[in-house]
Amino acid sequence: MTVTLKDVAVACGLSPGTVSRALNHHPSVHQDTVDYVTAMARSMGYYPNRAGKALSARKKPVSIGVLLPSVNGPFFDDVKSGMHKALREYEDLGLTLVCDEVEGWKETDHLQALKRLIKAGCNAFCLCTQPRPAILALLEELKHTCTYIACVNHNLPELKPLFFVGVDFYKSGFLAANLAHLCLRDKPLNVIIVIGLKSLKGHMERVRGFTEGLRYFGRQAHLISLIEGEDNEILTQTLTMEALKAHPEASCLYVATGSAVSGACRAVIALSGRRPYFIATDEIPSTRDYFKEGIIDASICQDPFLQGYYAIKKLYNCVTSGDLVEKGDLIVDPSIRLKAHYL
Amino acid sequence: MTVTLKDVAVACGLSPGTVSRALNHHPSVHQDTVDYVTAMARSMGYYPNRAGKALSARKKPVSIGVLLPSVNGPFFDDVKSGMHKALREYEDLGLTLVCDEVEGWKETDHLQALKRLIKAGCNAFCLCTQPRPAILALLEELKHTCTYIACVNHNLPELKPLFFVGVDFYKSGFLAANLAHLCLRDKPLNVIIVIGLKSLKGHMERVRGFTEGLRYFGRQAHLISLIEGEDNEILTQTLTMEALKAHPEASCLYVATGSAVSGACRAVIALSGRRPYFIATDEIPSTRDYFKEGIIDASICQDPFLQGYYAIKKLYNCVTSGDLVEKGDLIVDPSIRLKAHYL
DNA sequence: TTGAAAGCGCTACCAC
DNA sequence: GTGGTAGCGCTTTCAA
Repeated sequence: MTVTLKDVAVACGLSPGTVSRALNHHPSVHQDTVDYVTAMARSMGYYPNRAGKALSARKKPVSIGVLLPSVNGPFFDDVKSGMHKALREYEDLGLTLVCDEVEGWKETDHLQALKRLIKAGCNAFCLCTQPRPAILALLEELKHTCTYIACVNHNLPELKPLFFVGVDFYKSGFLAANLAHLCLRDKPLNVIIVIGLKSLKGHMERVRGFTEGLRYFGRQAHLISLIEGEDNEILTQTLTMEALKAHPEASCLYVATGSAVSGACRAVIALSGRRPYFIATDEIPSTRDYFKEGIIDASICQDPFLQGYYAIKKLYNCVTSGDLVEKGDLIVDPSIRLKAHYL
Repeated sequence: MTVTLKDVAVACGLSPGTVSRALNHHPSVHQDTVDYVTAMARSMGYYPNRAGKALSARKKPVSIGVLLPSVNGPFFDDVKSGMHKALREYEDLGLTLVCDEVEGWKETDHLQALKRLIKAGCNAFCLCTQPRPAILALLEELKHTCTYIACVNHNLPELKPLFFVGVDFYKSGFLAANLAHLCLRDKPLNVIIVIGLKSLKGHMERVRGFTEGLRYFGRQAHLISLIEGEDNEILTQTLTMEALKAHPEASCLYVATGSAVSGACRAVIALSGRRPYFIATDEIPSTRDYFKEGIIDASICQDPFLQGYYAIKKLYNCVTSGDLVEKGDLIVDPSIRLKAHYL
């Protein structure tokens, strides 16, 4: 039989109530008691029972505040679905989600959303945002009252969050290089790279991973151009078309940003000549269509569903178990998807 | 506030005990009561609280019997790890695992293991076995007393289990074909396929998916030979070597069975000539080494960890929630892994 | 600062 | 066939 709170209480010669308070950092417990109880609990191998906890805490649920740049961004729909799956699994254990969704990455928007979440009285936070000064400052302040702050999809290393769940962007680019190397083993590797915003760290990390990857695999690649589409479909299409037209020797098109994929696809379609190998990034509904049409050859994906799912679950576990476990980051492997996945 | 058992009891004018029994298929309840309570519960949107259930049922835990052909089979180590992760997550909610591990696929071994599990008094089963007559017969009998029988990794369609968690072997082969098509776009596709046992359905399904996939992608492929290594490393190596030696025109080696990978790798190493594209299946420790050495170019994997994890979780949810949800099969997508995944 | 007791949702046991 | 009651592990009042 597992050891319960009562067992610890008996062993300590204290009441269950006191032990509970000691273990949950309640202010009104003598420090000596806290130390004694903590040591005893650890030595007895005590681990709180989530069922009991959830049941008794039914009036004070775990409410996690979520900030996502998901408005009009289909990529984050999958993150949201994963979060809602976690919610379904844990709602009868007292989990609540407060989702604040924002369009794009504008600092002021994110700042306001964050303030709304704090005002809503969340006791944990799961964020996808950018490391802008004002945001970091607000979060640093928040950290004094709430230690349960996690990052999903995009990390904030400067903040040192409780944990980060997401993909290694560098590795994602490296994998793209590996694939390009395989597919063009005996052919020249003349590459056009398309991204969204150079100011977003993740995007540039992919580019770095890609170029270093090609070097690792011993390829003399020629980077024709690095196109910045500014998350604008028309602009992306135009620039990509120009590059493709000016460089018929291009053998590989690597689109390192999910939001730039459809623009690049339109460019390829418009130029109905011989097509370069097309390696995309991420997977949104339109990606699937371009796959079926044979425009995209492969896409380097990152399972946004699982990211949302794991982030919420880990956070819930941290809050309920007094973060004994579940700390470290969770870096999910990038995965390759081909047309066959959509048949 | 969510609706509780007590609410339903009040609405029905019955005691909570009776409602509980009615909802849990206890024998000693009048059928009219069962119908009435069930209808009322449904109309009120009642959904049992797992915390309460787990707490009260602490002496009668959910014990899931697991049968895996995992002895000396590193592939199933990952399945096991996933199952143990699920166990850790749910053990304080009353989950217990009884694992019976077997070496290989011999009918008598599996039969005995199954009998041991039944004798152990498990109230749910998670099985990875083959559709042999005696096994199916025993399971059909078991079905009368226990409806919670699920299959993991290998399905038993004849049994109609509660659900199946695993990969679509056909799709796995199809994906391999997609990759071969991409990597050898402008080159002849002369293929040698290596498998373990022709008698294992999953293995042949991969071969079928591969050949039909090539046809789908419009490739005139030439199948040089289909080698059956009989899960024997030496034999696999020998036969593969002979085939490679006799056919220098071979441009692609597809090993459609995890257990045949290392034998095929040794064959390629022994013949230090120009290497064909090497597409492997699954991922075990030795696979990683051959990747690093540059023998294997790609592997079509199936995330055994997640399979074990999901299978146990689904089964637990079915048992505790009276299988309201969580029924349907869970078919995980095959994934492509390259060298970059291991750096 | 600590103890005692009630109650979260559910099931099992014992009466009836 | 059904009702009452106790108790699972934990937190949280209210008293002391």
